[in-house]
Amino acid sequence: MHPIQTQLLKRERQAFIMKQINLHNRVLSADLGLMLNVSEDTVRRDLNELAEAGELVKVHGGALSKSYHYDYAPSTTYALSEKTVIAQKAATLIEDRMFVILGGGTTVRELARLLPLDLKATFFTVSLTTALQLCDHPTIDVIFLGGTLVKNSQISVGGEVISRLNEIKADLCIMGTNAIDTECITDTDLEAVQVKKAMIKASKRSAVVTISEKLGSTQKLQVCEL
Amino acid sequence: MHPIQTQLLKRERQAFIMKQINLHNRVLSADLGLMLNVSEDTVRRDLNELAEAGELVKVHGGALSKSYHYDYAPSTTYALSEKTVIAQKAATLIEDRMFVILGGGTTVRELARLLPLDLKATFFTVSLTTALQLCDHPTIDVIFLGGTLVKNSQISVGGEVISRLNEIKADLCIMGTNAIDTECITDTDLEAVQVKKAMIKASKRSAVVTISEKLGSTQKLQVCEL
DNA sequence: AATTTTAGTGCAACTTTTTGCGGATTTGAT
DNA sequence: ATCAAATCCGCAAAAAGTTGCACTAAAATT
Repeated sequence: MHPIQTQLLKRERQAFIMKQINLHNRVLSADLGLMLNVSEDTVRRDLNELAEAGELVKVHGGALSKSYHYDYAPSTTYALSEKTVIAQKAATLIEDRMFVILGGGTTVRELARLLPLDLKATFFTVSLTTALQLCDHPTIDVIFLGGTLVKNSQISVGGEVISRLNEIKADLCIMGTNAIDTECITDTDLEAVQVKKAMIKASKRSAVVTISEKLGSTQKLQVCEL
Repeated sequence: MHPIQTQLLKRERQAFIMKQINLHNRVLSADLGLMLNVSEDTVRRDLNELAEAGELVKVHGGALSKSYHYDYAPSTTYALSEKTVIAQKAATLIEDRMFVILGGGTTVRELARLLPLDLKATFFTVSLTTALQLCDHPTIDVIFLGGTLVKNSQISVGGEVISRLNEIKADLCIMGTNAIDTECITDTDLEAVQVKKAMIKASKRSAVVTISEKLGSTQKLQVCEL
C-alpha cells in the first residue's frame, strides 16, 4: 500500500478514509496513518468525526463500513414496546457462560438487541435475523445452525439442523411462537415445529416469549415455562 | 508555478483561482498568495467570496472544488452502479438446476438481488446477508452452511463449515473479495480465507466479482492464485 | 478641478484550528 | 491474571483565520 506524498487537507483525508472504507469495508488506524503520512492520533480524530457524523462505525483498532451491516427495518415492528418489556424480562434468564438456543421472530430479535453489553455467553440460533442481531453484540459467541432455509420466516430447517441440535446440550432455549394455548404451542409449518421440538429437547430449560394478543387470555406479559 | 508579476484585478484573480480549482480540484491559500503575488488575506477574502457565491467549497487551509466528492453519504451501497453491472454479468453464469455457492459482500448481495425470477437452482452460502437476500427469491432453494459467526463480516466460519463444504460438489462458486492482484486473491481474516479455499475446492468453477477500484490493492493473506 | 466616497489591499494583534507528543488509561488477547 | 497495543487526555506549537485599521487609488459627486 503506497503512502500519499502530498500533505492533504482534512477534508481530503477524510474523503480518502471513506473511500478506503467503502472499498475494503474496514480500515486500521495504523495503516491509515502510514498511508496518509500523519500521526495515528490525527487518524483517530478523523475517524471519530466521521463516526459522529454516522459515516462509519468506529471500533478498537480502526473502523468499519456502516453500509456493510444489513439493515433490517426495525422501526416498523408491530407492538414493539410490549415486546421490549417481554424481551427484557426474558433477558434476565440468561446468565454468564450459559449456552442459549434462540429461535426466530421479532420478540426474540428484540431480546437479542437488549442483551447486557458485558454478557459472556454462547448463542445458537436458526434464524437469520436473530443471528444478524446477535452479531452486533461485542462479547458473545454466535453459532448458526445451518440447513435449508424457509423463505418467509428466514429460519433454517431440515435434518441437518435437527441432528446438529441433537449434539447440543444447552442451558436455556428461548423462542417466539405464532400461537399459544393453555395446553400446547401450535404452529403452521411442520418443518419449523420439528426444529422447535429439537430445540426444546436440546435444552435443560425452555421459555416461550409472546405478546398478550397471541394468548387466548389477556395477561400483559407471559414468559411461560414449559 | 511561477508567480504572476503584474498586479491583477480582483476579477482576474478570482478567475485564476477558479481555473486552478477546476484544474486541480484543490488550492491552498498560501500557494495562491505566492502565485498571485498578493497577501494571503486577500486570497482568503477572494475564497470567501467565491465560496459565498457557491463556486467552490472553502476549507481550512484552502478550498476544494464543488464537484469534489467529499460528500460521502451514500445511503445506497458504494459504487452500486458498477457493482450492478458486474453482478448482472456474473448472473449469466448461473443456469437452471445448477448448484451454486455464494460468498459474502455487497457485490454478491447485488448478484443475489438480480437473479432471474424464474431461475430454479440451489444456492449454498455462508453469509447471513446474502442468505437473507436469497430468501426473497420465489423459486430457488437456499441452504445456509452454519458455523461460528464472524461478527464484522457476518459470515460463518470454522471446521463445521469446512467439512460441510467438503461434502458438497457444486457447479459454480461466486465470491467477492477485499483485494485482488494480478497474481492472487488476498484477504485479512484467516478463518474467512480458509472458508473461501474450501468453497473453491467444492466447486467445478469459481468466479470472483469485484469492482475495478479494488484491482491492484493487496491485503495480507492469500486466498488463491489465479 | 477639487473633494468626497468607496472599494480594495496589506499590516498587526488576536483567536481558532489542527496536529503531534508524552503519559495515563482502557481494551483485547493470551 | 498479564501484557502489549490502542485509545484517551492535556498541552503546546505551528498554521490558518479573523478583525480592525490605516492607506491607496479609482469612482462619483459637487
